[in-house]
Amino acid sequence: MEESNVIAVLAALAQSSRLRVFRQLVVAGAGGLTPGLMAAELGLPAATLSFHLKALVQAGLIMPTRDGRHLVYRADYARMQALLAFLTDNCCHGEPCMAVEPLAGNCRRAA
Amino acid sequence: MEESNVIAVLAALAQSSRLRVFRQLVVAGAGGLTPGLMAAELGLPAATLSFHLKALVQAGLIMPTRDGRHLVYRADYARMQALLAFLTDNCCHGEPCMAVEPLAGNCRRAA
DNA sequence: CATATATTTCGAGGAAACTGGAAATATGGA
DNA sequence: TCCATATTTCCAGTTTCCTCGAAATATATG
Repeated sequence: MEESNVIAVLAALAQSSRLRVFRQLVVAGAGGLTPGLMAAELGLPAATLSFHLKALVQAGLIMPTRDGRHLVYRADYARMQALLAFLTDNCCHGEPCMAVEPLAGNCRRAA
Repeated sequence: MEESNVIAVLAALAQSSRLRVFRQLVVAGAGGLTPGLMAAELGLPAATLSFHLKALVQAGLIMPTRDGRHLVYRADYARMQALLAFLTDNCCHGEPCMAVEPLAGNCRRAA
């Protein structure tokens, strides 16, 4: 992932409504969610949610597909993984990371 | 790490000058760097750099100590690890992560 | 075709962020 | 003490972001 993309993804997640939306979709999994459901659950006006959904789409973190009258948004897990890979790579670039407890294992917990 | 802190850290890193500053300090390691050196290397005006350093300090990503006439800034690796832990935890909350190649190992590469 | 629902786009107001020059503060050295 | 250097704070201008009502668009159904 290029630096400009990394910044776009970080910026997309650095906002409370968007972070909540993304987490909602992560939890929802493959089934995804419609804007209507998300708006109801989060108490956001439709226009506000739509604004944030667009930002998440542009960052590549979520993707919509149409299902009849509904849109279904789903999280793009690979994009999130790519962000984590970039951050860990750069965090450890050089040799510093050994000073801190190792990170690994978190992502496997659910497996 | 609490959600408000996560957002603060993400926002701090979601800006090109700050991401570069932080990476500079990560690479610099325990020796740290002075604003003068960083400003020269990045081609930033002192006031602009100072503005971004303050943002990184407030996010808890870096810490200054005084050494005579100089300030020395150093990266807080633990803070970065905490961010990664939050993101991986939440990325995998539920069961989705198995669909993607596992993340682990990156951070150990340097060890 | 007419109507209802789902969702987005438009537009405006207000808040927050970024930039960089100029002035202020801190420290060391002559 | 006085000067030079390092760094920050102050400030103003500009830009970008957030919110949300209202209007527009897409789709389904009768």
